[in-house]
Amino acid sequence: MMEKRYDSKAAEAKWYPFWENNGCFHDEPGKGTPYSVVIPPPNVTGILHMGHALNQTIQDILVRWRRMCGFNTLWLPGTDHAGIATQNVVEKALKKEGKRRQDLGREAFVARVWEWKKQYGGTIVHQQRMLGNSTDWRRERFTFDEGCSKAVTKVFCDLFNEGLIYKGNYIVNWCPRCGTALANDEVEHEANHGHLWYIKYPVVGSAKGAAGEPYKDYVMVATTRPETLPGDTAVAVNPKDERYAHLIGKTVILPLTNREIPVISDDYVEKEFGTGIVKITPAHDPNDFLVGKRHGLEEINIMTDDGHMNELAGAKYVGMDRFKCREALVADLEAGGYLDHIEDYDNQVGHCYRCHEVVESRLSKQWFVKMKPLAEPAIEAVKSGEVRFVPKRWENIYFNWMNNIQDWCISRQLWWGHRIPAYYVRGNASEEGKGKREEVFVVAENAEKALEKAKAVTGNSALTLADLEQDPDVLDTWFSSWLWPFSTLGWPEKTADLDYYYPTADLVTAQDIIFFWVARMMMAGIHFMKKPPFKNIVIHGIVRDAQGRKMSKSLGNSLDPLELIEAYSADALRFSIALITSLDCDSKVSKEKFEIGRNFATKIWNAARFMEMNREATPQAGFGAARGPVQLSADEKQILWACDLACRKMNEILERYRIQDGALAIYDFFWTQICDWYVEYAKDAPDKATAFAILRDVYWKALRLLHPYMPFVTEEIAHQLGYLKEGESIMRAAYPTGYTDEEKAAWGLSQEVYDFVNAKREAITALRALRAEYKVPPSTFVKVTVATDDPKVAAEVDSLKRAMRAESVAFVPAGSDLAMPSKMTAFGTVYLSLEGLVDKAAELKRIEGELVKLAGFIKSSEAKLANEQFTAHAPAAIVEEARRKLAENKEKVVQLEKLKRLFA
RNA sequence: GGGCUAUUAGCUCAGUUGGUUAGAGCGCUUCCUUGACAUGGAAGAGGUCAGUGGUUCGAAUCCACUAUAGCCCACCA
Repeated sequence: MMEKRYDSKAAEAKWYPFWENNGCFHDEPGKGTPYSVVIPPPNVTGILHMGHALNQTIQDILVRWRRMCGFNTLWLPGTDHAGIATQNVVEKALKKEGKRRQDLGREAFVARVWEWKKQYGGTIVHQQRMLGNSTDWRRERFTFDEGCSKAVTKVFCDLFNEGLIYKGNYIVNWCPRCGTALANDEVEHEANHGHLWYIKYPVVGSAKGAAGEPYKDYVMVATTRPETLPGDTAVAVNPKDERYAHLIGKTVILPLTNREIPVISDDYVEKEFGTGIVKITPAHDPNDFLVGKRHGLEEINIMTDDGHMNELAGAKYVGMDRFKCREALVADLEAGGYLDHIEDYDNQVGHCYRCHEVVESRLSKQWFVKMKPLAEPAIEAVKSGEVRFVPKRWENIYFNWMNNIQDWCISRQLWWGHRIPAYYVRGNASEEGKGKREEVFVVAENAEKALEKAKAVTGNSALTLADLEQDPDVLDTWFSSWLWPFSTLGWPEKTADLDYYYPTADLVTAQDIIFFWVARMMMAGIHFMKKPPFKNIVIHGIVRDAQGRKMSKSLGNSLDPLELIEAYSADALRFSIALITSLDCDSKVSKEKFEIGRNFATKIWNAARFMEMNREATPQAGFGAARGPVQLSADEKQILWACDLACRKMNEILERYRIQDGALAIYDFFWTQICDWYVEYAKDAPDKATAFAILRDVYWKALRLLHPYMPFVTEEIAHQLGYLKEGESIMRAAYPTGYTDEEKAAWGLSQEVYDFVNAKREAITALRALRAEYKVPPSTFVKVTVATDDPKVAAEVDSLKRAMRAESVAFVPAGSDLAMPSKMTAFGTVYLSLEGLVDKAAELKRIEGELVKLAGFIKSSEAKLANEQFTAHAPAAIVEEARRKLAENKEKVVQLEKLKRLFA
């Protein structure tokens, strides 16, 4: 006996372990057509948020659907080691013990992070199970596990050997406190109320001026960062700026240093900003760095790793903190007469997302991947249509980024991550010049191989492992993620999984990591596997709150998927998310939205209970099994036709990734078609056995159609109603494709019958509306008349009677003229006998309103039909429809006029 | 500054290649605890489809411009 209420918690607790333990998520390579998807691996430090819920619900729907369609399916789960985030978490924990990572030393610290991972790293993986994800946990991977690490090392070595990885000077975001380079997304920009300092740079050869103004001729620059002045190696103007054309090529004196620097011209300079002259400091500003590269300028690094001035800043400032130096330097400029004036100025300043220190742009030695050669085939793969973006418009964004791609800085000054497989030969790494290192290094997959290479390179066969020192840096976390679609399948080994499941089919992700992740996976996949890693890139929106703001911890507007599951069930969460998901735009969610999913689960549960109560009247063999010709009523034919439509529609919709349309379609079929109409019909069907056999069959199809959206409740009901035997799962039941032509013919299904029944429902609705309009109490039986010449309509007398609580249903010829309230329908005009129940004044008012409305329509409709252009150009069916509507409404007017006289 | 997207009912959104009197859910109003379901049922109100112009016999749909909002990229030294 089914419980009165659906117990979602019990079902979830029961079915997830059942699926997992019985291998329902697991296929072996071999038979059938593969359908594989890799999950975007969440950070191992992460906890499940709405973004995951959305992303994974979409994937699970696609995967479950394909699996039921008979594909050999793999949805591969895993987590990302998330270098900086994870290291940060553990450092915080250490801090509570009053320790820093340096106190432990590298090895002990990394061991400590692994320890943390072991203990807490399973959190999100556990939470993903709560969602109902049908990921193959037997193939779960971690970007820092042994296999993925091997792949990372091999990729680094291969790219290095191909000349695509190099070590070079580059300007990076640098946190002086953390002592590491930061990726662009690790820098948080904040509004800053600062100043613009206007500084005069004397032109060489100009005459001395009056007292307090040492030179007559000078150029004036404006800067927000005067302390970087000692690093200037040029000043620049815009080449189109006539004011300064005469200066280009001249030389100016850098104040306080007496160094001479050139005046150059570059498009980068904005004429309107400041004075239109900018100082160029290649070692301390990313734009200046690029300008410096274009003009071959010297790069002078005037700061130390921890944000203090070094000897190149000038003897006076050595060792000074960068902000202290700013004050000192400005004071000196003023004293020397170089400072013209200061303005207030608001700009954005970058801060370290971890410690909030002001980020420094800094020249440093980092490892880079040359991206251009990798990008070209990846562009081509999308251009040729081999890989498709869904929706298509994301292609432009992809192309735009790929065409302007910059080299990728892959080194990070962290301890947690894949260590760079470069080995320096000690003794050859000598200090030379100021802060510059001349290095001899080799790149190899392990220390032993590195030693052999080092011997060859140096010609010193006496070298030992002790003479080698591995690069202390680790790789950017994305350097392992970009291999995810093949490293997780066993690459570089030649495994059966890799052979069978690569390339994957769909990649589902949000727009925010198209560049970081998707584009790079494309490049890596094509380069190392010779095939793009997926065929379709499905991009969905971001989950926002009811006000359209991004969900974030600091705003406190996040919804917790786990709380929603607790309150509404996993199925409700999934269904509601699917229902509000549009691939084209972001989704706004609020708690109330999840009631839709919960209510839907309740609805189908109650429909199941209804069926169970009628189990005895229902042939358990099922309707579909009895294939012979049968005599079916119109309503029975209608639901079978509707079911066939729903099956076809769902498959088409999912083929096109229209997750939301699918949710709407199955919702409507289940609720409106089955529950609102067919179940009501079945209660009083003339042939109950047939009616219930059909209900049983249609319901089973509907359950399976719904399963990818609501896996738990569908599984539970499938067992409760005996559609499945113990040990079976709806997950492996066939996804319905509709009825065969033979079946449809045998049962006499057709569009005509379907339309006929829908017309009947329209008539019933019209009569209910009349009842409501005239405030006929529900308990009152009424007299109904239908004007029609269709004998099929007359045959429906019984079902009409029941549906509208009619005392009698009479039929009169079409066009009959009755003095009763009526509505026209495709079924015929329906009349309701009121027998003195009416408030005449109110009714008159209503009729007047109705007539005005109709007159408007008739006028425009007649004009349209009188237009020869319309009748000539529009499709015949459209014109015909317009004529029919016009006639219908004219008839309506006649009826209303009559009623008006009656009530007057 | 460059690009993208949106603007349809009070709210959240559908609306397939232009073609019925523009739809759904929530909310609201009225009625209904009749044996699956009040997490429900029936009915109803509510929209000049952001604005202007254009193309067309016909525009929510195509084009241009404008307004508003949001996102991305580049960012002013």
